[in-house]
Amino acid sequence: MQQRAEKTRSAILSAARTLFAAGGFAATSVDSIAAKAKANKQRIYAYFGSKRRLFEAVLLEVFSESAAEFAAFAASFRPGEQDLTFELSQYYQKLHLEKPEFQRLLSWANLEDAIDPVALSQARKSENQALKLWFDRERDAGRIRTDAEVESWLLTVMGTAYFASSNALTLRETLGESFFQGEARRRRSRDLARLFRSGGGPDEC
Amino acid sequence: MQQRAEKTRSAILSAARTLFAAGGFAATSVDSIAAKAKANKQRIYAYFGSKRRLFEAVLLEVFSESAAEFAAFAASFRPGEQDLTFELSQYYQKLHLEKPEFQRLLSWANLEDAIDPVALSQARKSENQALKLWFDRERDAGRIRTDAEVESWLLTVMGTAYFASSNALTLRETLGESFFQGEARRRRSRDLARLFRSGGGPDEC
DNA sequence: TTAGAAACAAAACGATCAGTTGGTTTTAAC
DNA sequence: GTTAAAACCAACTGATCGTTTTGTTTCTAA
Repeated sequence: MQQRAEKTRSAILSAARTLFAAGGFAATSVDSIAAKAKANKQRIYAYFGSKRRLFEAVLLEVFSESAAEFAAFAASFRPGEQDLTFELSQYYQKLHLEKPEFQRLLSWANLEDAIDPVALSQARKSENQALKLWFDRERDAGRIRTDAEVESWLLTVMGTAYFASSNALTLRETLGESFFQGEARRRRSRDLARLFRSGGGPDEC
Repeated sequence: MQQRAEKTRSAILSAARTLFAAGGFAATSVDSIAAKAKANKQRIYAYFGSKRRLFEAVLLEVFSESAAEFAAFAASFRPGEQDLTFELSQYYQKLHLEKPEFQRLLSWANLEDAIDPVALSQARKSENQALKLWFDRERDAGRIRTDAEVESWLLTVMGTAYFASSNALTLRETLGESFFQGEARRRRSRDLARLFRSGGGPDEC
């Protein structure tokens, strides 16, 4: 494939990603993707075959970027020095805030049952392994209460961040506007960390 | 309006609810709704005006049913005798399991920005008031740790249940199949309740 | 410089879509 | 039994959809 072709392909992928994230699969037309990518509609079919396969390619790209983001976080995390629960909660909240496409595309894909289990498994494998390893290490080191389960811990940290982002419209009504300010996000991460910290000592983060 | 008309109207509403929940707004055709309702397509426009307004009517119905469900839970809850966090977590998990349309429609509506804030506010007002009141009462009675915030508590209990349901596809990969069995749900509610209980005493639920 | 890949423009395809219309039949209240 | 609302049937707009086709132009690697 020539350089030109690769450029066009990625322009289509990028435009599709933005539009699919905004409107979902059904509400996004192939014409609008071609227009946004400033590419010929036929190129979409040349490179991706169909609208559905283009959507799947977008999901794959997001999986891979998401894995890369987590790898960057994993590399920067300093165990012992930093509180795992707090940092992880901050990471997921920040991720949803700064890359809302991730969450939106994942939500669309979940609703439309458009997720390839194999690709998902591969993309999340290293993240899942790292998380479980870290949790065990922190718990063994006495920094996470011993009666906490890794499943509940993961579900809580990931779920609260996801829920706060995906149901922002609903939650703004329930919890008020201030809930979405930056300081409130920090406080929420601190609350979560305190819940899971053993002993109930003072905040360290 | 005659009885006949009311029956047709509710048949349309019910069919629309099922189909919108399954496929979202854009992917659901008016013809398919009419067919499922065994009603004439024209009746849809006679009673609801447009596809968009039919969708909004479905959302309103779900809001109202959701409020009724919560009212039933509120009436059955026995403070002091039962653990609030545990019962509430069980309630939300059960709700998502038994009425998946609720969560799906809410998700579609959140993604498509189709939620009327005024209607939502009205529908959730009494639920929100009851939750905050209960939380304060339980905390004052020493059954919830004093350093817990109501926002974090609500976000955790509602968020984990929602996340586990809406991202079932993704989570099945991360946490394994057993995560979605009934006993696992109970255990998760117990874990949550333990996190928020003050003192760290034994399980009571 | 030239062959071939890449990209373009534009129209056409059949299907489906939301919404409308006109005429006919069923129902139920008086 | 009359009357009017309710419901049906079916065809019809005009637009949009995903996808394909045909022909032409632009680029780039050898």
